[in-house]
Amino acid sequence: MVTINKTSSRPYYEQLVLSIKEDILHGLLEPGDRIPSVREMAKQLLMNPNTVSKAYKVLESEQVLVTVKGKGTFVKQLDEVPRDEIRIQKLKRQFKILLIEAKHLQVSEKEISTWLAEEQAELGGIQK
Amino acid sequence: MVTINKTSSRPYYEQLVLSIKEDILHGLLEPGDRIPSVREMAKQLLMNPNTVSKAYKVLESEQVLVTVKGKGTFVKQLDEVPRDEIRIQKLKRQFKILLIEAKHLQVSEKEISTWLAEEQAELGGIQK
Amino acid sequence: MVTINKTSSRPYYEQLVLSIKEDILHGLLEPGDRIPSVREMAKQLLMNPNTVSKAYKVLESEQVLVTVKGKGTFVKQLDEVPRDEIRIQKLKRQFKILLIEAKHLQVSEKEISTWLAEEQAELGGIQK
Amino acid sequence: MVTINKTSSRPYYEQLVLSIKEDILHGLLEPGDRIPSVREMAKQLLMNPNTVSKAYKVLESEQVLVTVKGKGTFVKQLDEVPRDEIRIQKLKRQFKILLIEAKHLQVSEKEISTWLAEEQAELGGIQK
DNA sequence: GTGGTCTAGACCACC
DNA sequence: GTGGTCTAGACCACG
Repeated sequence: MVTINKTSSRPYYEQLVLSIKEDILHGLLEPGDRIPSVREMAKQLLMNPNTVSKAYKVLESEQVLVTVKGKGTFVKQLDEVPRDEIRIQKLKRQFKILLIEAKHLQVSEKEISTWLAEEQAELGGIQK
Repeated sequence: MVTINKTSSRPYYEQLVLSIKEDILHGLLEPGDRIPSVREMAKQLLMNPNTVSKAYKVLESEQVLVTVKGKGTFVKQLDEVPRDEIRIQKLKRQFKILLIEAKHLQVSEKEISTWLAEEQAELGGIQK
Repeated sequence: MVTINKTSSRPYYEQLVLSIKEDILHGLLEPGDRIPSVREMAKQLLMNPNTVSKAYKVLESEQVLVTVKGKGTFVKQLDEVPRDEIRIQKLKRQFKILLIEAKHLQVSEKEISTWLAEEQAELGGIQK
Repeated sequence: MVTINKTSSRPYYEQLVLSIKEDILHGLLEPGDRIPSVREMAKQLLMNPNTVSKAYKVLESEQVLVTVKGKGTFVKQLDEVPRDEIRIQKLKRQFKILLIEAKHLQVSEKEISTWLAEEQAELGGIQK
């Protein structure tokens, strides 16, 4: 399900991070599942194992994956971890920036609310 | 009103772009207003003129400012420009990414709606 | 009493080493006791015998266990062995590293003292 | 002040992370200070810039440094950030393991308390 | 087989 | 000049 857009300006490893997070929210990956090995994934996506490894490391530091040397990398339980208020503050700041952009692109409040509703519906997933 | 945070990891020129956009939404800058020249702005912000120039170029390319040779740089009327659907699609994609992050940070839909409402209120400005 | 957490990032063999050491301190294993054979232990823990074997080797090299050919593996008397000052120096270094981490995590001296007291109490065991 | 022991089994980048944290606690590095560039540091320590970069990234993710592209890497204010309870729990677990080792090395409670006092005194630094 | 570390060298964005 | 990304390839520890 994971795909990488090689023409995007977004770094490969970030794309991979996002893609995996999305798959988890969609339920394609569930807590405890093993994700493809660094080498497999690299082969599949035609990229360097180091780049895949970097993505996995980021996801580990964000408490999304756990990796066990010699065994592989696994999906963690999402909500077994306290909320990270630092990152939440950063996220909020990001939202603000997007709203500024939106206004300058003449996107109305209503449109944005609609987007949110759509995407919340599409994701949904894990949250109880 | 424009300020730059020298310790932010966000590039200076992007901060400046955002800051000007924000001032416009807040009504501190109005359509037709002349903004300081590159050199003035650079002096005022203790930045390299090249960096200010880059920010202005970005704002021109985004139809936020317009430069009249020999006269200066001016704020454009926001809605005198057709909606740029391509950039709107990109923006929508960005929103989606933020929502994915939010779910992984255990931020609820309700919280996000609250953020948006707050920030919409704070900005508000030009759009009715 | 020995258990292995298959989702920990700590190597299995190290977990086993620690677990046995802990059981000794708790008095669940006493000097002279025979511990299960490599094969038995492997079966019981659903692990590869090689991994169990590695753990036992480490414990032997650390003077915690002793293997008598044809008879089995036994728990040694803790203080019948001279203090290994080299390993003690390494341990001290480890403590220092943990303290550096603690300070950066804004854990106060007092908290650390409390932790130590708690854990000393929980272990206690052999030493008076 | 930073040094790397090339014969240690501890990865270079971890040694560097520790060394920088220690220098901060000792007050050799203060909030706002710029630390040597990736390339300078690499040259000075005779290691690859990627390895240095990795250390800096770790420190950034741990809120110890901030890095600004094109400008350099800077020491952050230590206590301007909420306590990371996840990492504190991990640290506590580490302390427990060290205590287990200590008992098996016949190190008494008293000795450990002395170590702590010594090292607390040596570090001290930032905490008010 | 798994992931982790390290080196070397290329190219890019920012200042 | 700064750091960031990516590739390629070597070597090690764990199971």
